[in-house]
Amino acid sequence: MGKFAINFKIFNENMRYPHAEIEAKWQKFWEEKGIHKTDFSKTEKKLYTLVMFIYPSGAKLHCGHWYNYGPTDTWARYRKLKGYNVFEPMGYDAFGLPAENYAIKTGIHPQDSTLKNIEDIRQQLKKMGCMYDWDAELMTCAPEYYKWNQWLFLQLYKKGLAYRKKAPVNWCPNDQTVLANEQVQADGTCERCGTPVIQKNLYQWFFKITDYAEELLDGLDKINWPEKTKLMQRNWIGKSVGAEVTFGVDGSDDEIKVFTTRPDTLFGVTYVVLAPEHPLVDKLTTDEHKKQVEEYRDSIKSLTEIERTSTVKEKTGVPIGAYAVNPVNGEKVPIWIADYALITYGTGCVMAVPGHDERDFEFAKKFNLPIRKVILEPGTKEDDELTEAFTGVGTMINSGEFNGLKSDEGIKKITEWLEEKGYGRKKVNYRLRDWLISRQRYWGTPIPVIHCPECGEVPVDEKDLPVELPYDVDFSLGGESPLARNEKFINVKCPKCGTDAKRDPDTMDTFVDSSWYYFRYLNPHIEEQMFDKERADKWIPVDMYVGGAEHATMHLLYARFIHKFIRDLGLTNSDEPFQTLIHQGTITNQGAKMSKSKGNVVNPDEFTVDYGADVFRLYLMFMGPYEMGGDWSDKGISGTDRFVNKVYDLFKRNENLLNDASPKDKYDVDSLSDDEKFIYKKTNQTLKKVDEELEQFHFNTAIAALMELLNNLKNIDKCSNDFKAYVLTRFAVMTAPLAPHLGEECWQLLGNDTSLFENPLWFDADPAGLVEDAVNIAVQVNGKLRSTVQVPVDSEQEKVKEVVFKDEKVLKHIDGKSIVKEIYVKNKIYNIVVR
RNA sequence: GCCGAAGUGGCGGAAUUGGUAGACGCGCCAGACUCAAAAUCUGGUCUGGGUUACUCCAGGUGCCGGUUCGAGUCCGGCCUUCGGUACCA
Repeated sequence: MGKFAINFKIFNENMRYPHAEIEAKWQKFWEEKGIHKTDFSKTEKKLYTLVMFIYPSGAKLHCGHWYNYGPTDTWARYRKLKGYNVFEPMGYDAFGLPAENYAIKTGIHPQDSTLKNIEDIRQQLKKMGCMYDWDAELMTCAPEYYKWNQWLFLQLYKKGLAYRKKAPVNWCPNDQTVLANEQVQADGTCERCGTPVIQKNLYQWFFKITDYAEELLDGLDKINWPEKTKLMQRNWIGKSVGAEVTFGVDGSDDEIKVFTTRPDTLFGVTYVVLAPEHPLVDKLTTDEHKKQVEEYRDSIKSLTEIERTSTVKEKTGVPIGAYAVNPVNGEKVPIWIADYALITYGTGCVMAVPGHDERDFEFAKKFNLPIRKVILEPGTKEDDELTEAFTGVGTMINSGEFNGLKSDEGIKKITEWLEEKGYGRKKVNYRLRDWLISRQRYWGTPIPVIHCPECGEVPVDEKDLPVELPYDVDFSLGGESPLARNEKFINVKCPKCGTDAKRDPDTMDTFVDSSWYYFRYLNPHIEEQMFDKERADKWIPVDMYVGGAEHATMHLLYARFIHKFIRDLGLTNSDEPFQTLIHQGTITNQGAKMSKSKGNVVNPDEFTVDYGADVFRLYLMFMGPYEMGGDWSDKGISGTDRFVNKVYDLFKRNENLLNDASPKDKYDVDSLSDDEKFIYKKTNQTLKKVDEELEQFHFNTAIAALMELLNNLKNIDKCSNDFKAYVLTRFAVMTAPLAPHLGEECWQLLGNDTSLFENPLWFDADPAGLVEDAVNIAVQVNGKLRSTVQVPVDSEQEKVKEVVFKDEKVLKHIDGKSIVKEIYVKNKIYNIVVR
């Protein structure tokens, strides 16, 4: 009996924070009261916070998701407490290849596995305790959603921005699907399965993103995105300004148009290169070169574009026997084909100037083609031999009437000359290519087009949307896609003429889904429009968008393009979708990205069960700067666990404090006891610090500041109850965005009968509480720290000097030396320079 | 190769942007409580050296130089790691 009593007492005095119970309690409270539902009619201080939606794979939520969602929710909650009307939705990027691959392997239908995964993931997400408005939940595989992908397609089609062409595309023999260039890895393998990618010619649907290239470039100046990401998009768009120049062909009427950024080097052209696939090659190749050309073309057929254009690979090529005529001097130069000329960029033809282009130089050296110097490098002589291409600005030589001009000036002059004579014109080229959206797969949005033997391409009428994805299909791998093999789906009558026709068998890239989903969240079940335009005009753009940097040149570029198109349809009044963008860092494990195949995925459940969602979320935030990520280790989690328990104990000890205490809004510092004065300053300094750090996604330092404050509350029990209440209410509010369940619980423990997130509240620091009345000043001699002295804040130099020159340690170091200079920085340092 | 970011204790990381390097946390060491352990609490913890005592001395932020009274922070040149990109004419 006695032993039991002792144990009971110990247990009571130091009770562990009952996280499971408290987290369940508040999640239930928030849900039942509908606290996270957004009132869209209140647009003052509206704040649309969005995190990239989740791909519902069987692997469920992992640490990376937590790292993405938890801290973002903390920021959203922080803004909510500051009085913003926050909208924070969550949904599912539900179409895609993995579900179909899973079906191929297990026979489980993609729809069934996806819906099941969504069920599970939704439950997991709810346990995180984020502020999601579940009324806004959406999934892209629902007909009510993908109907509007099809509608969007039709609008693009009408404007000529969706078109079909036969083009060399990346084909993954394993997945039996086309891959976008961005989805092929640097080594020429499939991003998803690692199989080497081959080339295949297919009719494909494209969205003409290139029409928006210039605007996509300009728009970058207007958005608050990481510079790094904007730079990546700029490079991806790859604008270059130059000229298109028309070369003649010797003994033929044909013309060869080349694009060059260096028209000033036209006199240095010693050969011309065509892409091996260029249509002119067949026409121009002389009989004696035919065999050689065919052999060369065969030799590069098996290479992917990535391999062909690899800089590491040595350049190859063969002459075709024909000659081009240089318009500036009438000179005949040989025509070659070489794999370094790309049919997909510019005109597919290159004028080669080995003297002033590194690639051409290398090629000319290898095949003994002439190298002619036409730009003189400053500080060199005309007859010095070129050992490498000179690509800088210099003086034009060997260039007829243009000799003596500076080469940058020459670019302008020669372009004008070409335009005058009709040999060329100024031209802007982009590296960006049109967006290939066709997928020869099942689990995606059907393309709403019918192919009729009589009428050709016939778009499906808008009133017949959605073209629903049939459930009964054979999705085993094979030559044709599952939809093409589905008789019921694929065979239709032509809507125009009634003839037997076929549906387009392809589905859309899932990046189409994600390029406008942020509009749909505002009212995901609206039937008569793509999205609620009235709400969108008030709530779009997304104010804060958080997601991985790996989407820099794909999703984030496509979404900007589609946004601008939607604007051009008159459906939105904004130019950009995402006003501010933040990338969370990557959490790796043993140096590698977490992935199922590597077997290094860390399951968050074991931590949330043992420690609770708040502790786990705090730990992820405390690990380091949010945008840096880092290698996973659970070593420090006991730190945030201890913190949470200490905070809970503190509030538990002061349960119902507000019943007999009425804290003031602020205190006159001079009226406080020493302990109170100290705590008052720390509290207000922390308010300021936490506010600044949370605003900037600096969660680690915000948490450190709160821990520091907690450490400084040792003597809180020596303070008056009113004062205590002042400190603890503020502590609870600062805790709430970081650890929302704990924050609410602490708030309630104090005796409040409201919820913090139901009645948001944030405290600003009292400026008077920020001021220290004494500061420590570092005293240096010749820049080395020798002592510190305490002086009143903002002391003038003379006052400090008096103290400094009484300091023994300082005197010791200046003894017998002459003082050259004294530097005083108020409240910081006093440096004495001696010799 | 080119573009970008980063290198700070045993570990994760701070440092008001040129002004006391190592906040906060983990780990470790010592002590308290306990029959004991766990939990908790208190103190210590950059390295080397000196002292009865420390308000002592020297060195120290990837490497080599420089600017400055003063450099983790700025400049020049390297090295390493991680991302992006791959002949774009």
